[in-house]
Amino acid sequence: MQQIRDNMERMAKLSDEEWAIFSSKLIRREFSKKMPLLKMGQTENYLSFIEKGMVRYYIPKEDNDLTFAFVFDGEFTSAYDSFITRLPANYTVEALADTILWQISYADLQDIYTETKIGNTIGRYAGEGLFLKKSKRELSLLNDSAEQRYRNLFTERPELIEKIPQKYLASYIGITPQALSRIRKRIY
Amino acid sequence: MQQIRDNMERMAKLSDEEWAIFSSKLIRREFSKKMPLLKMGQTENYLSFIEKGMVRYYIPKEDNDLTFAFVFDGEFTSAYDSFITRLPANYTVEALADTILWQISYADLQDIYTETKIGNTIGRYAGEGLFLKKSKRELSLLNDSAEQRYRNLFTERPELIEKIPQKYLASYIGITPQALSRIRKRIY
DNA sequence: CGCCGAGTTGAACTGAATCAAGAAACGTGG
DNA sequence: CCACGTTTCTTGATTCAGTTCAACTCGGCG
Repeated sequence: MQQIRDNMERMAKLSDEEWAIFSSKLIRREFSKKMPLLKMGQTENYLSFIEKGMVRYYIPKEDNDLTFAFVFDGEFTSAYDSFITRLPANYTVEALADTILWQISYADLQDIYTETKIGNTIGRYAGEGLFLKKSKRELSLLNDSAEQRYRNLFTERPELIEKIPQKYLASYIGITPQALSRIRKRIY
Repeated sequence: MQQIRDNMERMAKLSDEEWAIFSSKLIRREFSKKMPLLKMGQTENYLSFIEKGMVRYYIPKEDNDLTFAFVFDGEFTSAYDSFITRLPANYTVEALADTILWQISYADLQDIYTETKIGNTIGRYAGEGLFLKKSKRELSLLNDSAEQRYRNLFTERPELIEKIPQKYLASYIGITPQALSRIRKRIY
């Protein structure tokens, strides 16, 4: 759990009491490979820290589903839009490998927001961080070619290219698996 | 300024003192049409509320620049990634019409964050709201055709189609002005 | 050993980009 | 308030990146 505290303290320093309040709410859960953390249509009830494993976000489709995000160990995962709005998610989140999470429920987190100032500070940093990620991606999708986006993965998130099946990467980049295969052929 | 308070109170209720603290920091500024609020390469120093007017975000390009966001009166505007990270913005923000802003500086906002709990709460809501917007847009860019994205503007933000030159809308949708012209022709 | 999903390769097709030219709308100065 | 020049919008012809459909290969797992 020290890992979680470290991660949060990259945003804001926590006193021992604040950490005690927060960590007392965390529940450990395990998911084996391919198990859903949240199915489309369900409302997200947890903000979760990934101790081990990795996770994929996707909109299920008849043939090839639309994968739009990956999260690895050492980071928080949640269908955060659903979590915030209390509306059903229109996508599914599943484990890409055996995964261990520490989860805090929506209700418990709200308590922390009302009880402590630091809760809101951390919540603010988290929101800001997510906003930054999505902003970069927006510009990449508007600005870069598919090939450029694939090249960017190499420099920015090489772990993706090693660990994630190509068909999911293709979807993340915004193209078909066939097109990605051809881009790879062209590059090397 | 009541407009600003109302806008913030859609997120969290403010006491009169809290509002007094916040509003005492606000500075009124005017920009005439086509004037930049922030030029690419500058670091954003303000979070601004638009009393009147509208604003466009774009990456300047040789021929056709890449427009990726619009903000209207009654909302906050800022090169928020630059504002948060204190790094230079890689895009320009300019007035699309004569525009009146109420601005709070980075330093003043940090003071409010440290002094008041409500500051962080509002900051958290703001970050969450921005995240939601960008998330929707990400899925739209990956999922929808250009024509579908144009149709969505009609239902979701009809004011854009009335007030914004087509070439900016085209860029926002992710296509060239010529392609948008052909889509419009096809639809009607 | 055989099967099945993932990846590769080919061929035909398509939506959008690009290049180019003309028409319409816009604003600025006289 | 009109006239001119500039920008925006439209339309056409060509090119290109990526899709779709289809067949084949490869590697892992039951």
